[in-house]
Amino acid sequence: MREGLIAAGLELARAGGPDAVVLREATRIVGVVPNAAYRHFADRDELLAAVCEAAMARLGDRMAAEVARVPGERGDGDADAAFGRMAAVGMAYLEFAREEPGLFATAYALPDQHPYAVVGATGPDASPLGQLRAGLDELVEVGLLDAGRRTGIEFPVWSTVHGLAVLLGQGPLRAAPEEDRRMLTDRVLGFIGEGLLTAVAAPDA
Amino acid sequence: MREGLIAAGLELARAGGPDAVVLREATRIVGVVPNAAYRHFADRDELLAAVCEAAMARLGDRMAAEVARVPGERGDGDADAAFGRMAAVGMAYLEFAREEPGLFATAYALPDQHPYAVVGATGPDASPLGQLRAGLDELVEVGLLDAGRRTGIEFPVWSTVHGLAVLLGQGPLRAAPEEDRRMLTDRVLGFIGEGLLTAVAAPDA
DNA sequence: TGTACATCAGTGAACGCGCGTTCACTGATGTAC
DNA sequence: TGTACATCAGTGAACGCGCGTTCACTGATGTAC
Repeated sequence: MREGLIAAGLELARAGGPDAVVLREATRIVGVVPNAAYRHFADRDELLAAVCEAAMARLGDRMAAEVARVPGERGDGDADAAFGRMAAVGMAYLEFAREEPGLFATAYALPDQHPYAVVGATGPDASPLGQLRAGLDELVEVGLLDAGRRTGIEFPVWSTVHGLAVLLGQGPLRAAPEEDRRMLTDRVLGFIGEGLLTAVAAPDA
Repeated sequence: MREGLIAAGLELARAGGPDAVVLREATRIVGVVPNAAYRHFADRDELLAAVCEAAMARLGDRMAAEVARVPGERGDGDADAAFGRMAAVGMAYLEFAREEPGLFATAYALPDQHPYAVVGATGPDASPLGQLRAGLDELVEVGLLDAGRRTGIEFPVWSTVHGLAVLLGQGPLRAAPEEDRRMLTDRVLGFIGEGLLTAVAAPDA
C-alpha cells in the first residue's frame, strides 16, 4: 500500500513533475479514500519526499543498466570498455532526462535536506554522481585520464551534462527539433571529451 | 498598473519561484481587488508569462551591467579586456542564479513557446545566450579562441555554466557551504577555460 | 462654454473547485489466556 | 478449542482555505457637438 502510493506518485510525477504529486490523486489511483494515506505518511511532503527518492533511484537504475550493457567487466583494464562505460553514464543521464522529464525534475525536487553525497564524499555508489565517479576512476585506471586531473573533475562533467539535460528537457531548448538536439548533444559530449581525455581521440565515438 | 502587477509578480517570484506567482496575491500587493488584474491580463498564465519575461530581462541586465564594468570597449582588440568580459558574462550568470534563485528559476519557466533564439540564430543580443555569443566572438577577434572552434561552442559553455547554476541554486548542491561553492565554481570555470582558450593561460584569472 | 455620451480601470460580491487535513468510526487480523 | 481483547489499515463525512474566474456595477476621464 505504501508502495502503491509511491507508485501512484511516480505516475503523477512522470506526467507533470513534482507539483503534480497530489496526495488525493495518488489515493484515487490506488483506489482508496484520501485520508488512508495518513496511515503511511505523516503528510503530503513525506509522500513527495518518498516519490522524489524513488525517481532518483529510477535514474540511477537506468544508468546502471546502460553501463551493464557495455561488454566487459569493470576493472579489466580494457580502455575501449572503460570509455564505453563512461559514455553510457552520460548518455543514460541524458536519455532519462529526455524520455522522463517529469521524473527527472522530480528526482531533483527533494523538499528539504539532500542526503546526496556532496563535495566531500568520494566513494562510488548507486547515485548518478557515484556512477559518474566510478566511470572517471576507471578512465584513470586504463590511462585515458591523467591521474593528476582526476580530483574534482566530476563536477565540471556533471555540470555540463546536467546543464544540457535541463536546457533540452525543461529549458529554452525543449522545443528544438530532433536534429538540433542531436547536434547539441554531440557538441556538448565532444567538449567534455576534449576536456577529459589525456591522449588520443576516443575509440570510434 | 500593468507594470505594478508585473513588479508584484516579480516580488513573489523572487521569494518563491514561478509557482509563487499567484494572481490574487499580486493584486493584494498592488492594493487592488483581484479581478482588476483581468483588465490587463487575459488570465493568470498571461501574467506569469510577463513575469517570466521580466525575470529573464533582469538576468540579461545583470550580465550587461557586469560586462560594462570591465575597462575598455568591445572590439578594441584588448585580449585582457575580452577575457575579462567573457568571465564577467559567466560570473554574472552564476551570481544572479545564486542571489536570486527564485527569479532565475522563473526566467526559465515561460509557460509555452520560447521566443528564445535557439540553435539557428547567431546574432548577439541582450539575452543571456546573445551576450555569451558576443563574448565568444570577441575572444576570437583577439585571438584567444580559434576561429575554427567557434561554431556552436556556445552550447557546451552555456550547458556547463547553466548546469552549475542549477546544481548550486536549486539542486543537490544547494546546501553546500560557501567554501565548497567557491571551489566548485573555480573548477567548473577552469574546465571551461581549458576547453576554450587556444593559447596561453588566461591573464590573472 | 456647456451638455451628452462612450470608454474603461477598478469595485463588490460571489461561484465552484480541489486541495490537505482532522475526526470518530468499522471491521478484519492476530495474540493471550 | 474457544473467548476477549489489542492493533491497525481503511472508511465516511466534513472542515477551512485560497485559488482562478465571472458577473453586473460605478465613477472618473476624455471627446463630440
